[in-house]
Amino acid sequence: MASGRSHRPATRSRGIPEATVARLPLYLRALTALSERSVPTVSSEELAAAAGVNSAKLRKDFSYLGSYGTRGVGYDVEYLVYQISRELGLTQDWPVVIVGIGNLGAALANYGGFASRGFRVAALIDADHALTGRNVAGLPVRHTDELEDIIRDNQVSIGVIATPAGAAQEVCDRLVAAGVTSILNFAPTVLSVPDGVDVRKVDLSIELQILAFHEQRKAGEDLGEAVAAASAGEEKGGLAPRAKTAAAKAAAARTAAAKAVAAAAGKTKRPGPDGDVPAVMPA
Amino acid sequence: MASGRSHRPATRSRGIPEATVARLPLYLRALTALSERSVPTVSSEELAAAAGVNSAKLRKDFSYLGSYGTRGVGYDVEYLVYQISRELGLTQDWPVVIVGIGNLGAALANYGGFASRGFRVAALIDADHALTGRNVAGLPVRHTDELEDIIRDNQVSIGVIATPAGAAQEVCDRLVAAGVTSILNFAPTVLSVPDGVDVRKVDLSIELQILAFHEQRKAGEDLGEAVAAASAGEEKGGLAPRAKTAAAKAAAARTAAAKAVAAAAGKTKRPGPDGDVPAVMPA
DNA sequence: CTATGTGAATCGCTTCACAGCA
DNA sequence: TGCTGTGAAGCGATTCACATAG
Repeated sequence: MASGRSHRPATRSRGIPEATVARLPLYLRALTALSERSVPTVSSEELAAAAGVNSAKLRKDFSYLGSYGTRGVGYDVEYLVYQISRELGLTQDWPVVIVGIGNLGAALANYGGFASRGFRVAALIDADHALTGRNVAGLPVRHTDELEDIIRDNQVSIGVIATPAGAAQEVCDRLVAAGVTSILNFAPTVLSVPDGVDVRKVDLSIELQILAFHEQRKAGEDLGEAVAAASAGEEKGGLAPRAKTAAAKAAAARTAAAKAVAAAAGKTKRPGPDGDVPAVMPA
Repeated sequence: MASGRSHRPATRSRGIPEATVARLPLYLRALTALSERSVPTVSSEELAAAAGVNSAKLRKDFSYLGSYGTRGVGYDVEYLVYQISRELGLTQDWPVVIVGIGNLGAALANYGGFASRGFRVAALIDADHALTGRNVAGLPVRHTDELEDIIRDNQVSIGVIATPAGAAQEVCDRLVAAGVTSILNFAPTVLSVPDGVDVRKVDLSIELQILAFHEQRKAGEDLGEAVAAASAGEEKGGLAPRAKTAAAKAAAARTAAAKAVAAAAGKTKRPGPDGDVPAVMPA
């Protein structure tokens, strides 16, 4: 039943809001960069800019961790790096396994960002005997048969699934059964896991689809929208063929460029099944 | 200034909530699976389960698109597939470029999920002359010098950045200057883009860090928390060395297993700089 | 006088519960 | 009767604005 990113829906211990937790790594990265440049302190304003958020949010976020700043001055970079690292659990060493050593799995194995933040790739696992024994990113690929032993021997609690969609749930079940309680899922499937197991999902095609939605908004409305409007009014059952006109629309729209977009957004209507709905949000 | 996922903060045309947009691809995937099994209709309950959300949310989401269901019956699978596809802009063909053909870029180029949903990889681009000319996923890798020409010739409006962090902003600037208005960024950096350009970010190490946070919660509190509590009480400046004890904690905690987690969460306190903070949020 | 830390206002999303339609 | 569609309540996150501390 528990799946997706539902984090202990009822009993949130006392905690840091989930939205804040999701931003801590961002702050940490910005702080690490400052630290490397030997910058001693930052203001919330500067750090917020570096992390890509606004300063009020950043201050509120930090307030959940404690009062780590100095009024009139700012935050001590080194101190904050340590506090955030500790809060995120990065002062510890987390062994992870990557299951599914295809293109993506290999990319993950080679990804430097893991090792640099307390994550250690304990093993690479694949079901393909042609792969097992080979070296990827300096580690031997081991066979799925060994999965349970690997988890136990290395006391792995975090697993990364980079298998095809079809294999993901079974791999997930085995990981969980062997003791893994956090899963990062790259396979395009909804995983179901027991309570107490966290799943985070990274889905490349979903991200692109979200972009396409916004892109369509930018490009479409004032140009080729007759097409969409017409098909929207259709009776059920009449499925329109794929349009193939995006490039033309996009090109035309692109000429208008960035600034025009904001202006256009205001006078724009969405074609809906109900015909024309006036904009609800006044500018 | 505009960066991260801030989508037209003020002027939201009339629209579908962002949270809903982010779920549409999920529904679409579930529906596509049903369609392939020739299932004619689904109830909100069934579809919600397949997509990993609850049915109220799903119905509310669909209500933003229009009234596509039939009371007492459910939703017509084919019809809904089409409507969602159209809403997301997937009835069009979106040429994308991938910049940075390292491990990750290659993985993306090979990723089937792109092609299957209206996205066409128009070109692979890399700065490394050793790579250019080579074939990856059936496409020749082209040099960064050609970037602007490629964007224009193929009328590309969506770009994927899979370069090292250091190169990302410059690539981004060039993409935007050449006409790209949506960017999917895999590089661990905050990109700044002009208004009207959408950026979505996928950060592997951030996802892992979020998992680590929750993992630490599960494992830590009742076991080795003395360590964290002690160091939290320290004066500024005393940076504790990396702990390396995660595995031991995790192992011990894991024995207690999933069910214990929920129970433990209730009686747990966060160690803070101010010592002990009582739970602010009453259960 | 500057920049943090935080109550209070606001916003948007989720959930509830039921009216309305097939 | 069964399931959708949706006002209204609830809840968490963001933003505002200022008291507070250095």
